This record gives sequence, C-alpha cells and structure tokens, in this order.
Amino acid sequence: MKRAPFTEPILHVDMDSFFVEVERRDDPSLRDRPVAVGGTGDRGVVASASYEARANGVTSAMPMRYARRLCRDLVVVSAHHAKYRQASEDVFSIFRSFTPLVEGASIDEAFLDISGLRLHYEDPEQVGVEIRSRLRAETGLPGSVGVARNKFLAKLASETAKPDGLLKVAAGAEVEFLHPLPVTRLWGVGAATSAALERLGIATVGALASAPVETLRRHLGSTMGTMLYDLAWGKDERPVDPDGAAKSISVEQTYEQDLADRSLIEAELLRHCVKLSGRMRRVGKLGKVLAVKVRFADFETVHRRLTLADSTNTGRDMFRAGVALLADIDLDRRAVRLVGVGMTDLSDSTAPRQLTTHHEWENVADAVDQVHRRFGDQAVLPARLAATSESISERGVS
DNA sequence: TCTGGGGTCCTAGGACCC
DNA sequence: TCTGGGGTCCTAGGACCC
Repeated sequence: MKRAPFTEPILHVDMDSFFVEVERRDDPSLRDRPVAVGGTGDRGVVASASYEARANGVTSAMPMRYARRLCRDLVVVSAHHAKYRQASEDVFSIFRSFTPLVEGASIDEAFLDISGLRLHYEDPEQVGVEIRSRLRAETGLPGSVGVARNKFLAKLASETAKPDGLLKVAAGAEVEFLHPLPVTRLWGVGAATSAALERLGIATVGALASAPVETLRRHLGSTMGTMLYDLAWGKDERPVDPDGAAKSISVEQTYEQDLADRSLIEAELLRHCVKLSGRMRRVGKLGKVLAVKVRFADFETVHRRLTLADSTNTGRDMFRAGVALLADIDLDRRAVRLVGVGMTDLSDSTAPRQLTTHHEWENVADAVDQVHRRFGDQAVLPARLAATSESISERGVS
C-alpha cells in the first residue's frame, strides 16, 4: 500500500479554556453559561474564560471586576490549582501514550513529535483525531489540535482551530495560511513589538515577510528581527524538546491592601521563603541565586538578586539573603502591592554537598514541612511571623 | 479597565581579569 | 601620558507566554 508522505509530523495540542472545563466537568450546572475562573478579590484577574464569557468581551488577564461589569450574568469561580495539576497529568499521560517526544509548553498545552508513527498512520491528522477523542473519553475535557511541519505553525493551527477543533496546515500551503494573518498572531509579538512594527508600517505577516531583514534587526534587535523574519516565512527549526527541567521556582503575592511598613513586608518575605523552601524540597532542588521582587503601588517593579556562597533550599538561608536584598530597596516613600521571592540556578538536592552547618536547619525545615502537610500551612510559623500574622489578617490580607 | 502568579528568554552595563 | 581589547560573571530590567 502506498502511503501519503508524512510531511507534517508536529502536533500542538491545546486544551480549550482548561480551568473552566475542569470546573464544568465537576459541576455540570456551569455548562452553557458564561464562566470565568480566577481571582475573586478586588485585585483578581481572569485566568480562564468560557467561550460564552468571551462572547461578551471577557478575556484572560482582564481584571475580574471589569469582567463582571462587561458580562452581568458572569459566573465567577475561584481557582483550584491542585485539581488543574491533576487534570494536566491525566492529559499529558495520554500524549505520552502516543510518543515519548512530548514537550509541555504550559499546564494545558504540548508539542508532540510524531515522526515515529509514520508506519502506523497514513496521515498525521489521524493522530490528532485520535488524541482529541481520547481526551474526551478519558478526561472529559475538550482539546484542539494543530498539525504542521514545525512547532510554530502547529501552534498557530491549533489556535485557529479553537474551540474544539483540528486544523492541518499542509506542507506547501504554509505561506498562503500565514501571510494574511496580523503580526500579533506571531509567537513573540506582544504590545511592545507590535507597536514597533506598526511604526515601520507593518501590520500583517505578509508585510513582515517582505520587509528587509536588516531593517527588522535594526529596530527589533538582532535576535528578534531574525526570528520574526524567519517565522513570517514559516521557518522554525526548533526541535520538540521533551527535557523540561524547571530553571527557576518562585512565590509571589499581590495584596488586597498595599503594605506600607517594612516589618510587614519582611514578615511576608519570610512567609514566602517558608513556602518556597517547602516547594523546593518537595521537588528535590537547591538554588544558588536568590531573587526578591517588589512592586509598588504605582506598579513600578524592582528586582534584587544575590548569588549565594552555597546552594540552599532552607527558608532560613533564603530569608537571610532576602532581608539583605530588601535593605537595598527604598520602601519608605511608596506602599508595596506585591512581594515575591524566587530561586534560580537550580541543582538537584541529591548532589553531594560539602557544608554540614546547614543540616540542623534542614532538619528544622523538614519538621516544619511535615507539620504543614499534616495540619495545614498555619500550623507552624516562624516566631517572627506568628507575632505579625494577627495584624496581617486584621488588614484583610490572605 | 488599573492591571495574578507562574514561568522563559534577551539585552545591556559594570566589575574584573589577562 | 588619560588610555586597549576580549572574555566572563553578575545584576537589573523588560518583553513575552499561558
């Protein structure tokens, strides 16, 4: 039997309004109604909107208060991230049952390289059809699929197919598909780059493709200019890379009311450090660089980072470095709306370590983790935090 | 409209060394 | 005498994505 050439071996699978669909699966009364999942407080934003809500102008990242105003019968559901992580694992194991070459792009989307299935399927599109039907049957969740020669085109195809659809961009038909699209559809073109392109009179992918690449490099930087020019011609050589070890891990929070007092800010930093160290130990990571992030009431955001003498995952080490970094930030003139802390330059905590002086603190931290797992996050707090937690909750800060 | 929380990647400048 | 050049590490900020 003669088979069609398997010329579009890359799939992009993207779940449709993922958080909303997980909530709907567990609560059928949410079906067919405009639903938004996200923060419900004064400063909450939409994380995921149903298509009924989108029809009323609701989009993700939009302030929830504004979304409610746009859509009077909007059903607002607060997020249940543990549930979404579980659903994500279920979805990804379906992907991996087709090929080991699965690259997660986020909690609800992945690239699949299915070149290895060419002997089992006549057309890569059939794999997409099968994946979509298994997603429905085994998880109850809808997903859209793009099929193309490379990752970039596959992702554009799945976007175009949404909701609950499949689209193949056939080899040879790429430019025809691509050139009428607005530049904002390209991967890497956000507000700043589309404004820069607009200044050059470029609004469509076709216009971008016929611009001199030197002009693009001059105005957008060498890397961005080259990349966008290539994308405009459908060129994207990035392989599907299943190795997805995290490069950083962080905790941050925006407060319902701004924090005006340094000791409160330090207390929040400590709380974040305890949480961060727990997460790092759970995934078996140490970090070498600690980063602190502060966003002021006027939304100006500053970062401070410090390379530590030794990698760590204890809350104590992180807090000590974090307080030193915080000392370098002028907190007296403006109130603070967000405090964050993170670690980068991660390594596995099973790696051999020289320092022994940290062990006792690791034991303390492990004990704290265990109590948290058994009794919840509020059960054990460092003394400094326990002293201030009352004043924090009085301020309505969660 | 007044902007979450979790990430990745790029650029640019200064320190430092040879 | 007022002045090199390259490489590497570190840091801050910003753009972007879901």
